Amino acid sequence: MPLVNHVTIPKATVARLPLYLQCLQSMADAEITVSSETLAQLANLNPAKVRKDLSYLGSHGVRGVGYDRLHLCLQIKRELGLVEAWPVVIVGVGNLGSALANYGGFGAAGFSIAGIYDADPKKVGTVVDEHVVQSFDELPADVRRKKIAMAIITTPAGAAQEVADVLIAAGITSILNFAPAVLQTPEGVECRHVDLATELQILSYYQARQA
Amino acid sequence: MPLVNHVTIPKATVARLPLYLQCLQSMADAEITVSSETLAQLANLNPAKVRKDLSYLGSHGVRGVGYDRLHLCLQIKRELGLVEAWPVVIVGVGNLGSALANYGGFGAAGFSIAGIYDADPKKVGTVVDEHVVQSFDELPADVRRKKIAMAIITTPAGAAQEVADVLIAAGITSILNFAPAVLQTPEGVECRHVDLATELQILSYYQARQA
DNA sequence: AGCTGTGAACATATTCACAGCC
DNA sequence: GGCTGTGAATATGTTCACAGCT
Repeated sequence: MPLVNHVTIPKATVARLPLYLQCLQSMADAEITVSSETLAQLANLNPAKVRKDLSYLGSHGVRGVGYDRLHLCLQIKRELGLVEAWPVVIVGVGNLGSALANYGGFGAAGFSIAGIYDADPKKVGTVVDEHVVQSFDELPADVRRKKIAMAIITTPAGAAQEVADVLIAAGITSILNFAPAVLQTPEGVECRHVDLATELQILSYYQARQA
Repeated sequence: MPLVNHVTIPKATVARLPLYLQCLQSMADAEITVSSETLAQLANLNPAKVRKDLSYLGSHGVRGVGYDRLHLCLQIKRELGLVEAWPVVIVGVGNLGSALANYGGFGAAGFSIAGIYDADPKKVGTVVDEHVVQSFDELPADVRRKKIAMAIITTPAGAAQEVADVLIAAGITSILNFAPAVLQTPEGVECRHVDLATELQILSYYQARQA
């Protein structure tokens, strides 16, 4: 077993590791081992893809048996960098921001809410999921002091770029953007975009073609 | 101009068409034409990819000039099947379901909320975004009567598969799943999954590697 | 016998580079 | 001159098929 894994994992595989983790965690505690066949069924993939993906983590399966479920969970978490909870800030306390803050799964997924911010003075001071909403002006100092690297943007589209610029200047290097706007970010800042309209429109394409 | 476009558009391109649409719509009304270079900058892509993607829609650009912005919007909408608003049902009135229902962009994106459903009697009858929450028991009849094809699932993970089975039995063929569970769906049902934990975990991978 | 790990074959997606047209 | 449209080249991702280990 190598001390450090120097294999670069393909993007497509990285994007599936959380899926494997979710499937493994949803299995009954009694299941000690799991085969690529079983995992593939749970994840709606084929077994060869599962094996190839897992092979990038190193050789953790046993031929003739399968993978040790809990050990595999740990390997995936380690590979994803989920060793200790990442503190995350949420910016924008609208419907969506509140909903995400109230989502109870942050801890289990490997994250903790470090702060919730809004620019609207009427929202500052209100409580969302046990967190007192802070003024957006406070954010840069907090991010620097607590060495926070990740942020979730749930502001209206018009404010998203401006918010991102402030976040990046404060040292944030990973952004999950729920605002319906494309963010311009410099090299070294990873940004993912989740958009309801986009998802529905992709479904619409395939829907229109089968109807 | 061909009456019908018989080119099959690659999945990767389909997934970017909504992005182009968003960028084109975010441009100033005064912009009559747009070059692949400009559109690429707005979408964070390179011009060659933009041109190849748009070429699958047919030849709508003018050499030396660019694309007519509004005409291109229409072409993309037509290709995505966004000719008249698709009625969509939302199942699950938790924080996220309410947040999505209150998202004002359904109409502009090409969709309309046809109904909001929950299995909890305490929620049935309450009003969310001007829609009275219906009992989940009513859903199959409504879906059939109104010929609804698309659904959004925002239930807890434990209920998602059961809800999906009912939706599919009622005739739904496109599902956008926000519940943290992998859905098993038959051939002919298109399903997309949006998951907060997954997105954060993917970011975590790259974050851990640059820190 | 059963299941992993992986090279090789295949499929899809991206980028280049330039001909073609306005 | 400038920008599109696209074949060819490259890169990435998926699947097959089987050797190799338990």
